Amino acid sequence: MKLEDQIRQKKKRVEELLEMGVSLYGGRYLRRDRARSAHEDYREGRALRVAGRLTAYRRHGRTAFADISDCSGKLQIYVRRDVVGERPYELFKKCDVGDILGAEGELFRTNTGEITLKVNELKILAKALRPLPEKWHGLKDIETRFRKRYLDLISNPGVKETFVTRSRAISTIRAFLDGRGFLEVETPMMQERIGGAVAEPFRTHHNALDADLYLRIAPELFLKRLLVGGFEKIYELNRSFRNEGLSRFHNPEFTMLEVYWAYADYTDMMTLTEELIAHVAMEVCGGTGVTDGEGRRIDLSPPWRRLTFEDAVREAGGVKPGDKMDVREVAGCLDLDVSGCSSDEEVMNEILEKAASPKFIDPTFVTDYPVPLSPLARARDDNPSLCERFELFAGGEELANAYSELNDPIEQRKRFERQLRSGEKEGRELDDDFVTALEHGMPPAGGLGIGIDRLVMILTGKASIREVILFPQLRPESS
RNA sequence: GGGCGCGUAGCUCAGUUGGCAGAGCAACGGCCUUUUAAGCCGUGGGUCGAAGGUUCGAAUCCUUCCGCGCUCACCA
Repeated sequence: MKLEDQIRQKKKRVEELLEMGVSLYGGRYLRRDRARSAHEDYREGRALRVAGRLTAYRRHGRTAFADISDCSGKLQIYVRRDVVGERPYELFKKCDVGDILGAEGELFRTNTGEITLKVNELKILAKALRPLPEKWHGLKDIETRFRKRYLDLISNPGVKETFVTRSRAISTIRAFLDGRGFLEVETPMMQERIGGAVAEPFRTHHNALDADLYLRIAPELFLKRLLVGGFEKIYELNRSFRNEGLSRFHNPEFTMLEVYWAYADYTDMMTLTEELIAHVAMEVCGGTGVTDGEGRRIDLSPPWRRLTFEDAVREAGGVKPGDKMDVREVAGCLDLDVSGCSSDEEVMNEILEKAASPKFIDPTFVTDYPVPLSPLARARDDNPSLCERFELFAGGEELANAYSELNDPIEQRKRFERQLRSGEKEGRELDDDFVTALEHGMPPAGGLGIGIDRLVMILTGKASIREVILFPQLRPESS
């Protein structure tokens, strides 16, 4: 039957119910019990008052079984005409799968032993006008699952669990950092100048100020201003926005954790990262062994493998330590197109990202990045061409990035200028205000960024970032 | 933006070599007092993503477009 006709039929039923004087969109319902409590605390004859969605309906003439589902689980209800009375039973016969009901009654066990609520009072709390997806196969169409996530949540078991895990992971991260004396702060998402990363921003406009603004691509430069201001242990866990391609690892708005710790350095951030992620895994997965979206086992128990940027490139290219390495030759052997790279460092970064990192399944720290690839990181004292930085890879993807923060304003200005000279993007300008802040003195500090969506992918074993974002970005629906 | 794949009833899916548009669930009517994807009898429901083309005849072959997915490119 055409959808419009089904809706018309349901609306007709609504008219019939209204004529019976029944309220179909009730207000407050004094729910006393959750469905799960019937199973956790079963006593024959125990009185219960539950509410939820009708998810299955089996009628047998003058009696009917139905399943009522709430956030805790489902409970079978049993409605008899000789118990509830003729009129209420007629009313129940006009209910459909999908309706939200309140039910009151006593528990008993059926012949097959299922704990069931024998109903003596029923109330319709919301009448559904549209059919739910098929009950057995659920909702499979990927586009519909994302565009109408509420249907996905109703019909596909496991989806809700994924997002519960996401929420628990995030609250565990906050509790962990709070417990270590870090303070959560909020910095602007709308910024006059972009910085803290190299990425294409979204642009917007403030009418009253007549000012063009950008949605932030990273909170970094504002968090460092707070280090200047005297906050010593801070974090921000919120959205950033990048106007770039979508993929199973990229959503235009994504959630990032950034942590700044004064008087610490990148090695402290390494330890912090290990402890934080292992702790979150223990809390939400019950252990440090997880399986990623491709079915590969990942062992998150510290300590994690550490190797330098150069060694990672050597490993990918099969060049022994100590041997001389021609990076363009290595790239050629690996079939990488590096014609767009203007320096050896960029070639090496290409090798790392394309050839080396996909093999880092268990968490792996890559350290000592070249300075030109790291404009905000402090250089090593023993080798000024490398900096005190690491990236963390797991499941073959970048998960975190951290460094000892550059707090030398003169050097920072030089790095910005070099970055601007090297072409980069249109519309970039030097963030003078940030350099001014550094000129007032920023304590040495370790800084860390973790991609929360990707972390949740690993914790929940999902292959696509869209499975861990409730409403992922899709092309706007054309009418 | 390029390459590959997919798009059939509200949902999940069949559809043979180009030859009447199908099933289950859902819906509607009826029967049924312990069902578990309840069962039984009956009814209705289609712009086969859209447009064009080839053909006596197109869901099926071709072209273009739209949407989605994968992938490449882009992308600290």
